[in-house]
Amino acid sequence: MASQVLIPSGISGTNQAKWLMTKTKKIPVPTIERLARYSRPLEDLSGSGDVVISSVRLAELCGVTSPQVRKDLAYFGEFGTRGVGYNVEDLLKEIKKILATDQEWTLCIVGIGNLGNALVENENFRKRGYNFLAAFDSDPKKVGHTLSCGLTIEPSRNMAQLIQKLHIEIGIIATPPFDAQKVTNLLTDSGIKAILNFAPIQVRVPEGCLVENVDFTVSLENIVYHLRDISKKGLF
Amino acid sequence: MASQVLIPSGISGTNQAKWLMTKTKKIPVPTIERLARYSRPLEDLSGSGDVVISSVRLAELCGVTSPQVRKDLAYFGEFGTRGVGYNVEDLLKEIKKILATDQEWTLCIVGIGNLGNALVENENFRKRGYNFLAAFDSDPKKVGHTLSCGLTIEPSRNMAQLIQKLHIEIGIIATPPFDAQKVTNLLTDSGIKAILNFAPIQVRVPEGCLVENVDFTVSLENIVYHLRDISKKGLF
DNA sequence: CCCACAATGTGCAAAAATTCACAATTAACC
DNA sequence: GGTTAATTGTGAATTTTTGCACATTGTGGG
Repeated sequence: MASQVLIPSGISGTNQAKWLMTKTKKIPVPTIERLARYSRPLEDLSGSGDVVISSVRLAELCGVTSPQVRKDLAYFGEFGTRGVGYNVEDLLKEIKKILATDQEWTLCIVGIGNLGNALVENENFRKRGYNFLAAFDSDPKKVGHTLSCGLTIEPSRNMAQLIQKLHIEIGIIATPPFDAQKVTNLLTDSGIKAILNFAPIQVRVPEGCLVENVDFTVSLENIVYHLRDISKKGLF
Repeated sequence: MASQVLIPSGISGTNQAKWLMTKTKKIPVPTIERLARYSRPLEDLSGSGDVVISSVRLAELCGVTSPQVRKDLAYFGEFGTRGVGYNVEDLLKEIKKILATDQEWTLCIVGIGNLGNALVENENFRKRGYNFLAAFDSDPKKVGHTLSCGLTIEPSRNMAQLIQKLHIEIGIIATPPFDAQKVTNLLTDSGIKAILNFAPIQVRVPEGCLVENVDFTVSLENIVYHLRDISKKGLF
C-alpha cells in the first residue's frame, strides 16, 4: 500500500486527493465515471434531430437521478439554460473537454489472445480517439503475425524501445493472470503513464502510474450474489 | 426510471434496499465487489503453503485498507481468529458461500464477434462454475458454426426455447450497441434472470431482472481524465 | 500461570456522496 | 407585458461508506 492508493471506482494511483481538486471544489470520484456514461446517449442524440435535452431525460437514459446529473455537471460549470435544458452538441463537447476525450491518445496492447485481439480490433476505441500503435506478445508463434487492424505483433522485448519511440501513453494488459505483474513492470519501466488491466489480479505499479483493473468475473459475482439473494428472499 | 434503480457500482435492478438487508445490518454496495476481489489472492494462496493470512496482508494484495477488509468480512460473520488471522481455505470457502459462487450457474452469450468469442472461450469463467450452455448470433453466416468450446452457434430466434429448456439463468450481451436493447428484450422475454451487458449503452430491463453494464471505454475515459489532470497540475 | 504480542471485531466519528427543496431564470402564450 | 410552466443550479439535510481507536481474544514462551 505504500505506493498505491485505491480509488473506490477501481482506478488507483498516487495522492489522489490532489487530482480531484478543481478550484476549491472536490469532485466525487463516481462523477467522472458518470460523465463518461452521459456522453453515450448524447453521441447518439447528436446525430438525430433533438437539439436540447433535460436533466430528467438524460438521467432516464443513463439510469441515474436527475439531480445527480445536474450536480455532476455543475461541478464543472453552467452548461444548461434554466427553463430549457442542455444543448446536446454543446454538452457533449463540454463533457469531452472535461474527460480529455477531445484529444487523441496512444495505446499499446500486451497479450494477443482472444481477448487482446477483440480489444485491439474494437471499433469503439479508435472511433473515440484511442489509437493502438503497437501490439505485443511473448509467444514466438504469434510474433510477426499481422492483425486485421494493420498492426504487426512485436516481441515483448521490444516494448521499452517502441513505447518510447512512438510516445505510447497507455498500456492495456490482456495476458493470463500469471504474466500480468511481469508485464506491468515491463510497461512501467518503459515509461508508460497508465495501465488498463484485464487480467484478474490486482497489479501493483510504482508512484505516478495509474492503473484501472477491469475484472469480468467480479461483475459476474456481483450478479450472482444479488440473484441468489433474490431467490432466497422469495421476492420473485 | 420507473422500473430500474441504479446501484452505484453499476449493477441495477429493482427495490435494491430490500436485497441488501441481512438480518438488520445494511451491507454497503461496494462490499460485495470487494469480497469478489479478496477471493483472487486467496485462490492463489490456497495452493501454496500459507495457511493463515492477516487483514493487513490481504488488504495489501487487494489495494484496500485493513479495517476495510475486517469490516467487510464482519458484515457476514466472524471468520478470523483474534491474534492469528484468517484461515485461507476457510475464508475462501466462506466468501464463496456469501457470493453464491460455491454453486454452478448457467449462462448464454449473444453476439459471437471477437469479444463474444473471447468471453465464451475464456477459461476463467468455466473454472469458477459459470457454464455457457448456448451461444447466439443473428448473422446467418455464423449460425451453425461450432466454437472451440464445443458450442454450436444458434440463431437468435431459438433463444426463448433454449433458455427455457436449458434453464439458463444469466445472459451475456456482446453485440454491437445498436442491437443491445433488442437482444435485452429477447432475453428478458425468454425469462432470463440477469444480464451482463458489454455493449456501450445502458440497456433497460423490466422489474425483477438484474443488469450489470461493463463498458471498457468508460474505464479508459476514467484513466485519461486522471492522466490529463496530472500533466495539467504538473505533478510529474 | 502470567505476560507480552499479535490480530480480529466493532462502536463511534469522520468523510464522501446523494438527495431534497427551492430560488433563479428562461420561454411561451395570451 | 404579465403570468404560467418548465428546468437549471445549489446550499442544506440526509444517507452511505470509510477510517479510527481500542477492547477483546488467542498464542507462545518463560
